Amino acid sequence: MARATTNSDAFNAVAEPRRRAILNLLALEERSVGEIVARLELAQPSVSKHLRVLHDVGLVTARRDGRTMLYRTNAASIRPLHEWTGSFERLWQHQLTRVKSRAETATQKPEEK
Amino acid sequence: MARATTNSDAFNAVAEPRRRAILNLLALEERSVGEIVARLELAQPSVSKHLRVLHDVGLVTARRDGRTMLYRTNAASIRPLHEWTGSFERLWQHQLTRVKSRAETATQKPEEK
DNA sequence: CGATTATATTCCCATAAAGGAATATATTGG
DNA sequence: CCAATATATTCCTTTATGGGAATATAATCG
Repeated sequence: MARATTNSDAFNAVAEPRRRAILNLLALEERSVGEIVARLELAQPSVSKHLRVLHDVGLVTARRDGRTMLYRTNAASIRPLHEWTGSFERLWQHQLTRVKSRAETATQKPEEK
Repeated sequence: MARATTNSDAFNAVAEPRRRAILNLLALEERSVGEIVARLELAQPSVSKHLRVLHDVGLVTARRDGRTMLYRTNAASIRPLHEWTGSFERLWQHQLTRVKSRAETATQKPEEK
């Protein structure tokens, strides 16, 4: 079996750095495809393809205005990712404090190798 | 160019659902490869390969104990993902309240179609 | 309607994935 | 050192990229 498709879910879709760049760019305001192309310096077909993936998994919304298409990040669909990563938050805090206290102990007694 | 490699960064590594399952399992305690195989009902070579990817990007730590290898989630390396997704948090809150108030308005004036 | 602008899709290519099976490597006990 | 246990790696196959170039589709203007 090959890898899961990029439009199978949000985790796969955001694995691609340019798609994250697009989401960042479209977070605060709607943008046309042309604007994205100009800002991110990507080829137009490339941007359209990435937008397709993002749209398929619901990470962006699309709206037509005349001949331009306006895209915008659908932040709500990023929430599950935030929640999953957040489930590890307590742990990294514990792990960091443990490292920290170990470091402090080492500072207090540097001779204890 | 093809897709980025799964061991190029954490975003790519966690795109695979079984790797997320492994991270969940190893979050609270160290586990041997055999335990992971048993718990997740995956083939042993498959687990070893996934662990390799996770280890390459720093998402798990490894430690040998006799003939078994003990792996553990390195929560700190998940933090960047949490921070990136968190940068959209304000937005989805705004978007949700906007949807909510729109729904309330609709409830107040259902005749205004 | 025809030309133009804005996007989307298709085709081709090189690369990387993930599973399964088989095999290699490492470590321990005797 | 040899057998057994625990993991890791390799080989093979199928599938899905993502970029570039070319082309198709959609919508506006005159």
